[in-house]
Amino acid sequence: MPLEIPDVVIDRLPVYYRLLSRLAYEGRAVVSSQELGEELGVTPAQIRKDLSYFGRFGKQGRGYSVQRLTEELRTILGLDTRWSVVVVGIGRLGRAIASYPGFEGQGFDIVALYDSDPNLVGTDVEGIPVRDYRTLEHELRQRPVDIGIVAVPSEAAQGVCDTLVQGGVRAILNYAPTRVVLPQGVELKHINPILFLQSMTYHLMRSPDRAGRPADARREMPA
Amino acid sequence: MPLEIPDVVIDRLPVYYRLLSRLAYEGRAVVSSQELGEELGVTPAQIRKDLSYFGRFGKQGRGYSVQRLTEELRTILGLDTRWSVVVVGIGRLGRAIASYPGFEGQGFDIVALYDSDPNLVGTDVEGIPVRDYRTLEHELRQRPVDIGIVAVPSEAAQGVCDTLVQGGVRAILNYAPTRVVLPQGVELKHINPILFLQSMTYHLMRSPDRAGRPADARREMPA
DNA sequence: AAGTGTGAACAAGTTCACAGCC
DNA sequence: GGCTGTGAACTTGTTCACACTT
Repeated sequence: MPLEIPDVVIDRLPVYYRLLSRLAYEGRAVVSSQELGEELGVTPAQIRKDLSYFGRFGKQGRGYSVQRLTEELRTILGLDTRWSVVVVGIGRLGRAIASYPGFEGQGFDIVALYDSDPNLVGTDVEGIPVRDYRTLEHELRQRPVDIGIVAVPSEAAQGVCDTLVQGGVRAILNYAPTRVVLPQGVELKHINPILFLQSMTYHLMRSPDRAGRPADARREMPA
Repeated sequence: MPLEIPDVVIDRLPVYYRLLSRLAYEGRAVVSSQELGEELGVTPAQIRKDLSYFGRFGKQGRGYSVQRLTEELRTILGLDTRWSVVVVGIGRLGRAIASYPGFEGQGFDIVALYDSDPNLVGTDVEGIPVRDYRTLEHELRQRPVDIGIVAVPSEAAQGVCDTLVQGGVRAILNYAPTRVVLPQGVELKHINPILFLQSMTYHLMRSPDRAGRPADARREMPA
């Protein structure tokens, strides 16, 4: 387990894990890096190199045990533990997040929702009560939480994140369309669809046939 | 305008653009790469190099005209045009997307929503009617659309994307938690919070103090 | 004096290619 | 024979450092 594992490698592991889980579910016993690579559109060498940071999980001449590799990845990523999550900001987006069933299934327990709107406080989303944002800091001290999901307006995002960190949260997923600055060592990811759209329009501007036409010209599938 | 501009550069431009827009709004006339870098947590050299792919927008000894650079980026990214968008899948997430006011303000016009649930078809979200998914392909031929946002269950995602591409859509933002394969030349981005959470738990597993504690140890701010 | 634009140096990340094992 | 694991070669991306401009 070498000194420094590149962050890009870590970011790929969940993708491998998702595919492996599916293969396990489908009952596949063994799979080669070749096949994983084809399925994922990356080179087999990359998959082997990535996995080799963590151990030697394959068997020469055979490939990887799907079962075994799935479990290894689960351990590496910490998905054999359950993680507690709070969602702050229960507008339409926050509500969509809070009611997304995918979190529970992957080990993320949404333990509380917070909003500062008195009309929302006291209601619930899929059985999870919405609590008063002003009590967040206090309640984090009572019951430590691992991860915060932030879905508040831009202006409020930095303050909310500060409060979460103050309360011991060490990973934040920020849906607010603004950059937030946090202390070293707190994990932070941003989700902002506008930025994605804007980089896609760059390419649209430059691709052939500016104005989208029925286009029966279906080209070659990529790897 | 050299031969090949790295994709990572393109992906950073919207971030620069967002900051520049704010500075312009605040009435700033001039800004240096130094200051932009500090605000964004990247090196000034990177900003200068990135911009230099597209032209020479700065003035030595002064910096960049905020006004000018904002306009240049708007042109480069194609944000001086309006782009038409359809959202497919009007569950809770799709509804949150459809009602997000940020799109209109950035030049993205949501022109139609689609769902296959007969109970939803005929209703509307913020004044935009929900149409029958079965008519999508036909209606794309009548009225070409630039961008598709997909918020359907995993099983349906590939089919929906194929239909969009068939109908001439050349950029897709996929919220379904599954990989989708498209013809060369169609822009595709995935948004999947689970993958982000899973790479964050990797780091949480390894950071000091596993169990989140009040943590008054606020460390140094990063760049 | 200050700050850009950019080749050159450097760092990071990816792919190759093959020895070694099943 | 087939496929992993991995140094070495290569490619891509970042930062340095300075000539040049205002």
